[in-house]
This record gives sequence, structure tokens and C-alpha cells, in this order.
Amino acid sequence: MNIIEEIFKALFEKYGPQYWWPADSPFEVIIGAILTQGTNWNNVEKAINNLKNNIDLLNPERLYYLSDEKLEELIKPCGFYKIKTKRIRNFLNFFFKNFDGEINKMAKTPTYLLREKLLSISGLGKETVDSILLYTFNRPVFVIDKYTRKIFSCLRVADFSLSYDEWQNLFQNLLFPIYQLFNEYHALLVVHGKNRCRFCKGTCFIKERFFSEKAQFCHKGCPLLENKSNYYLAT
DNA sequence: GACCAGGCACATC
DNA sequence: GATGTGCATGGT
Repeated sequence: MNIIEEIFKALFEKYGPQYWWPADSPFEVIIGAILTQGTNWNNVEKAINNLKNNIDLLNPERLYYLSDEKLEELIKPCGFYKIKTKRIRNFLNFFFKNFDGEINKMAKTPTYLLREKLLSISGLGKETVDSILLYTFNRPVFVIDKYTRKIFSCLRVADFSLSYDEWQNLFQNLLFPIYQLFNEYHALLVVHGKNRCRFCKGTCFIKERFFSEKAQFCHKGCPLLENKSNYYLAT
């Protein structure tokens, strides 16, 4: 096992299976992925509940025909609500134009092509698109988020400031491309990341277990090494 | 009251 | 290509 696999094993043993994504339908995953951009999940849940409690608006048709004003009002609790309304609208327009608003039709598109198409929608960046590919369509695409970078740069596995693609290649080159593995791994990183300050202030169990080091940083942003050769996996 | 949260597009250098 | 900024609410 390589270090990336070892760390997965450690996280899984500590936190157990996460059963992600926390949503009742593939469509809800997509809307949730947009709503969670730069936002605490607790706030996203409030917005999602607002949508669900209003004649089940987490339905492609009903959301498509909802006014922007009403959508803004309902998703307000999760912040950035005007720009997120635009982004959801951009996605819905794409979704109905290309796939008649049907997830099953969209699911027939090959991964690479679907990724390109989704990335062409204004407001959907790499993390959002990869979350959709992995958690809506079960494609083995590794999602890179801030937690991933913070945790692995803290562990001195790689430099926080590497590009999205470099981070993604690191994981995709060192893991078997099995969507269940990618699903669980990303979920575990988020769970660990949310607990991270508590763990890393005093001790980080991953760090102690694999690197025989006490974690003396984190909390406010993991200091980075000046010399990249000090990373375990420099890319 | 300060800081942060599962980003992204756009402006500027 | 790197860096800075606006977008906004709610929890700690």
C-alpha cells in the first residue's frame, strides 16, 4: 500500500463509512453541490429544506419553472444567494436544453465529455463538477477541496498551492479508479477536516501514526514548507 | 466582533 | 500565472 491508500485506511477505521452524498436524489446532489460552494453545510441544509418544504422544489421541472425571485428567497440561508440562483439557473438551462431535464439521459454521456460540458456552465468549477460526476453519476473522479489540500499539506504529502489538476493527479495516480473508493475517501476527508482543528491543535492521529510527528500547526491554515523537496510526494 | 465555511468568476498586475 | 476581490448567511 502507498501512503495515500494507508491514510484512507486510517480514516476509514477511525470514522467508518459515510454513505455519501447526503441527498435523497441525484438531482438534489447537483443542487447541493452548487449551494455548498464556499459555504458551511449547515446553512446549505437550511436552503435545501426550504426547497423541499415548498411543494418539493427539488424536482427538475418545478425548479426550472420557479422564478428567480422565489429561488433567491428560499436559498437565502446558505449565502451568496443571488449568484447561486444564477448558477442554478445556468445549470437548469443547460440541463433542459441538452437532456430534457432528465438525469438518465445525462448519465449516458461519457465521463470526459460530460466533465467538459459541465465545466462550460458559468458558475460550475472543477470541484463542483467533479462532485457531480462522482456523487451523481458514480464516475471515478477524485474531488479536490480545501479540506483535501489542508490535510495533505499539513501532513507534508504535497504543497497546498499545487493546482487543482496536480492535486487530482496525485490521488488518481495512486488509487485504483473505483468510484466507491473515491466516494468514501472524499467524504472521510471532509469529516476529518471538520474535526481537524480539534485533532491538529494537540495531536493529529494520522500524523502521529504515519509520520511519527506531533502536529504543531493547523487551526489557522497549516504553515507550508519553503522547500518543496521536503514533501513526501512532490509532483 | 472576528473568523470561518465542502467555490467561482473576474480584474489587475 | 499569481494574487486579490466580491459574493452573504449563520455558527463558534
